[in-house]
Amino acid sequence: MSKINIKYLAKELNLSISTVSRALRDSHEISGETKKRVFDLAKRLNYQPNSNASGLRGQKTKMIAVVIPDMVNDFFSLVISGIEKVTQEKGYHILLHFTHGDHELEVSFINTLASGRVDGVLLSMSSEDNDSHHLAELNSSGIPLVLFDRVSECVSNVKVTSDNHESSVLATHHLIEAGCKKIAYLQVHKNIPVGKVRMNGYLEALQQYSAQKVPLVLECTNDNDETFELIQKMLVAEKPDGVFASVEKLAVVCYRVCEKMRLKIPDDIKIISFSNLHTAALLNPSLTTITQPAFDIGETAAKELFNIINKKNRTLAGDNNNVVLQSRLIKRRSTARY
Amino acid sequence: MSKINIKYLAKELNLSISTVSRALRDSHEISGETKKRVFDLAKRLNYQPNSNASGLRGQKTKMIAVVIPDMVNDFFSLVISGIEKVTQEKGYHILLHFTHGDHELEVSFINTLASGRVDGVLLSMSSEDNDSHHLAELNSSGIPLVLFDRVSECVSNVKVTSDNHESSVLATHHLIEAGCKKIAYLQVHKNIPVGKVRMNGYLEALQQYSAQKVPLVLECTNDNDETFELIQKMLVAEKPDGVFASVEKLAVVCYRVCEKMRLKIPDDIKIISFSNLHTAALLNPSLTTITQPAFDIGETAAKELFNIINKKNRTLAGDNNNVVLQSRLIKRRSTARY
DNA sequence: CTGTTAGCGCGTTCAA
DNA sequence: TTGAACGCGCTAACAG
Repeated sequence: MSKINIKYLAKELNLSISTVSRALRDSHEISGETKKRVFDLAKRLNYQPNSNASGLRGQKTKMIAVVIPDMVNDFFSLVISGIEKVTQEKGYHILLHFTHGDHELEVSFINTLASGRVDGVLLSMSSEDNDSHHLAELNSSGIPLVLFDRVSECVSNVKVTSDNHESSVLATHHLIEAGCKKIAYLQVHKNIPVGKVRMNGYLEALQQYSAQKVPLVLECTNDNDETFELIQKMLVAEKPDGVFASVEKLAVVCYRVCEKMRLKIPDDIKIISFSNLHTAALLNPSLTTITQPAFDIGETAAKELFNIINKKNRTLAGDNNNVVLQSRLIKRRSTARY
Repeated sequence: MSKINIKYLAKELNLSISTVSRALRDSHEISGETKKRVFDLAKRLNYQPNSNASGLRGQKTKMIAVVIPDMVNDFFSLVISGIEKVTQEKGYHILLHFTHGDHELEVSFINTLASGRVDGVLLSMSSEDNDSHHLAELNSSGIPLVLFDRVSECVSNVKVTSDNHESSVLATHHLIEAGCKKIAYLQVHKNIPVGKVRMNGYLEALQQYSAQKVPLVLECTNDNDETFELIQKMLVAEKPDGVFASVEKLAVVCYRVCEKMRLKIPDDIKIISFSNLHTAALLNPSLTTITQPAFDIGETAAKELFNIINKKNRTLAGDNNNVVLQSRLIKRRSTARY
């Protein structure tokens, strides 16, 4: 730890501590001459203010906490990139924490934050059906909180999400428009809440736009080999001409199954899938994807948070405090692009 | 910011501030009776110690900084996951910062850290050929530093890397063993240092194991469409039977070119590529990949850092302070796995 | 324009 | 076993 602090600078310059402090903050009540002497020495000695001290004094840490489940797919990487763009501009730093989907860990970390370690919190909840008592406590401590992606309706904070229901309707509709008569839905492991929302979109679109009377929902598992078998059996038995994968992992497995069964995409069967920007680029270009605006979600959530921190009026969130961003439908890419 | 501090607890319990402080730290000079009263109230009021205050007092922040270029591919996501595993265990937090490949940003942020904002720093440098004056200064401030992935030889800190040279030899050798007589190397944009190291491995393997006299190196660009054209021209003109892509992006483009040219993989042409665990799973299974141990790099680097922070003997780094982890060669995956 | 003083919350002397 | 007092480095109120 560097020993170069204001006291040291003051002694070197034969000035008082407060004069140096004011000079460094470019106060108008310090002469240009003195300011210059202080700045020069500070620069020469590479003086850096102690953030713990100024944080303690001024109740500002220039840090926000980002609490997410994990980074096993690139959704959250993109979100963080979006957040970082904003924090960079504001001169803030990111305190990163993973909950690994563990509600207890989330509670414990959120509680820690209530002590003023950060100026604000961005949270994607570990699970959506659990209690939000800890969030109420964070709120009562006065630290701004914005939720994103995995949110809870039990709490009145600003929430930034993408419209999974609408996107699913869109995706299903796209397959119907492309001529699919029998569309299967690949459901991710059932206790992931977003899976239900997306399935409802699929069901609604079928009712509204398709002649297909019975929905065809396949419950997949976390085991890829098992899922491979399940999908293969389903394709053989049901012979759908369209598949809607609720997460990209399932689309990839489905793609491999088609490969094995010598099914041509998109001639024999059409596949559409939720995906993220980076990984979507790696999928076979014949797969149409619904891409969540992950970067935008991060950027928007961070901006909303800073609006609250700086006590500006909230610009994007309406009365219900919800900002809903639209997903993007990316149709077949050209051969050259990927 | 929560108003529940030691002073408040002391008043509530009719104890002095220092008694409460000692009780909370489980000091042996406090009676069990008093401790229990303090603990109970602290728990009931959800007391959380102020990290700025204890940081200022004790020169310990329970935070480490992670400084990386960005998260545009999932290499660094995996690294961070590895780091987080260790910080979680140690009860530490991660302060995340992106340099976006900008050396000035790196210098400025490293300087900031010298003031004691964190207990240690993990750094992957923005560029490897630049000066490392700022690192010397960080070292002299006494804050532990461990470099990983993109390191500088100019500095004597512990470094954790994977062996790109050896991996490239391995990858090239794999193609040769598989019967390739003419192997092309797809070089990433030239001023990315790792590209040179990998190319040297390719060149060395050719000399050592192959009858191929002239290396076939294609300089690619950052523009995907342009690269697509370049690869196509090369494949038409040179007709290689093997391709070694220095980064996975190039492998994907090459794969698309082969698709367009109706070249069968691996019958007509074999492709091997550097890749990362997550994205490798999405690539066509007929691509063999060399996978960097990203998670391990993060985990190892973090462990080394904590060894220094806790002043233990360093276990992994030898005399030259280098820890080199091996990449993994992942051959053709079964159809079912991905 | 500059200096003196107080206090942010905590942990650790020293004193009782 | 407990309490009073000091200082970590910084900023702001008050004085001159």
